[in-house]
Amino acid sequence: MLDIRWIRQDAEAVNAGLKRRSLHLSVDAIVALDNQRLALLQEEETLRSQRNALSKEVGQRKSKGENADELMAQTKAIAERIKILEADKDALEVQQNALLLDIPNIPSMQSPVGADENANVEVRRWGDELKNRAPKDALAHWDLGPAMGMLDFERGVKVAQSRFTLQRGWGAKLSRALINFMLDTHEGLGYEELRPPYLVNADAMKGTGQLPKFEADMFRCQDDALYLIPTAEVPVTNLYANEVLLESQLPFCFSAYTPCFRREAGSAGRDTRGFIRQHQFDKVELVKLTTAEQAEAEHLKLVADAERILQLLELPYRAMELCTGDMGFSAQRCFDLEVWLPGQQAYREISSCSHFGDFQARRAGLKYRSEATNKLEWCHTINGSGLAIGRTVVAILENYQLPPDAQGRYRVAVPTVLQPYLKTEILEATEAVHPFGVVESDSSLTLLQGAEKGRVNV
RNA sequence: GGAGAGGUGGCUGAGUGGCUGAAAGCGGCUUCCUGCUAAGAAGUUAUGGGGUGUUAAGCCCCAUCGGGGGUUCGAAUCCCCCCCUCUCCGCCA
Repeated sequence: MLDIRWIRQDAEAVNAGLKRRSLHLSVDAIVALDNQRLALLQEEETLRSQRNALSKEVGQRKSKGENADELMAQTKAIAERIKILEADKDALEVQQNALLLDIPNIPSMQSPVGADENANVEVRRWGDELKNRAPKDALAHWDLGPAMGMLDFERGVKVAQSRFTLQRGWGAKLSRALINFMLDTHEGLGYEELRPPYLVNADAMKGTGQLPKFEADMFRCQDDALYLIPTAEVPVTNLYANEVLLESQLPFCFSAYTPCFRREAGSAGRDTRGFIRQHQFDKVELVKLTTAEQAEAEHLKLVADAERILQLLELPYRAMELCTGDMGFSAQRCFDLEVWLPGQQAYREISSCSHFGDFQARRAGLKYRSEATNKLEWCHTINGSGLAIGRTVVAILENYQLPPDAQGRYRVAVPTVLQPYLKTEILEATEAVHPFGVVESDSSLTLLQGAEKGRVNV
């Protein structure tokens, strides 16, 4: 949320900032509402002041045994006027707040100006020499994953709906290994590991900027006022909402693995194949709470920490600085990391690292006490994926695939850093313990029996 | 889910209708004193908003005692709803 006083004092600058996002948005209506609101506020406060003085006198007279009926009648009349003014003012506030919450953050002056992703700027590229590691006829992960018994698209859809995928065998273990590897690595880089709730309330969603504007992108519980988190950013950034931190404690650096749930409203038809755009996916998120002074350096460090994962996994990638028009709603500066996918001969986003300035902090009530002035200041918030697990699985399948063995079975090499986690150097296509490919409908009985046998009372 | 007890300032904790934006203690800050790894004295110390100042200090006003509504001339205090915490019971991995 932008500072209403800044908007009031320099609406032109705010409008210019919004224009850099290529948005047809202006805060003029907010300023107009604010003027009306302030006029009512002042009138109301004057009346309140009168009422307070009068009712105090009533008390004094009564304690002396004097009559105060006339004063009481006066005060009552004032109270009634206050009530009316207050209702008008509240209505204006509701309107103004609704508008204000829908205004995105103003991009940093450092961000390249542009309308869409075509104006993003490549700032770094790593691992070009590794781009040809995969065979020339490398399979895309949506073919390789099912062929190796790792990704089962049909059965994910069956038990949920489209864009839900079942991971099994090595496919499940690879994700688990990646989660552990990333969390371990980030711990070494100074992040405290968290396990936050996966459901959050509307306040938290508002704090990080998902609500009210992006309600349609969220999964919501029907009988409880709770939402499934679209990213660990939401619970983790809101952890200290409405608390006051000490400057000496900052920055706070957290890492958190969570599943993420997104309705992907408006993305119909995009990335419908494969494991790239799912309603549910795993992600290790990095979140920092910092002072204004620390923020830029901590942001760049966080980007480097996310890159470190790609480097350790030896996955070729490039770092893009997002232009003003391509940045998320709450961000003021953002870098995306894009991993190379040989199966598609393209770079695909695998991490997005944003600095939000005090935009989220204002919404969430994140403050710290400044050591220099002893006053309360807004925190700055920073976060980024470190990394998206599902897309890392995709990148490993596509980059590390090996030529089929003598029997024509597919194989995928294991990145060196993951070998201790997976306890193998090569992932081989496996016959699933339970039938994986086409199963005749009759044999569904077999499946059930298998499940029964393995059942344990926990 | 049922029953009971609670939610007050950075913390502990008083406060059942006006003199309480809030006692007291702790902590923090400032000054003074003491020649010592500490103690003492005095003062000061909530947040947000509005107004007035050079978008300084200061001053004035309004709001805030979990959240929202109500009663009243006047509410931390009375009433209603909700949220949260604790204890016991129930249920449950």
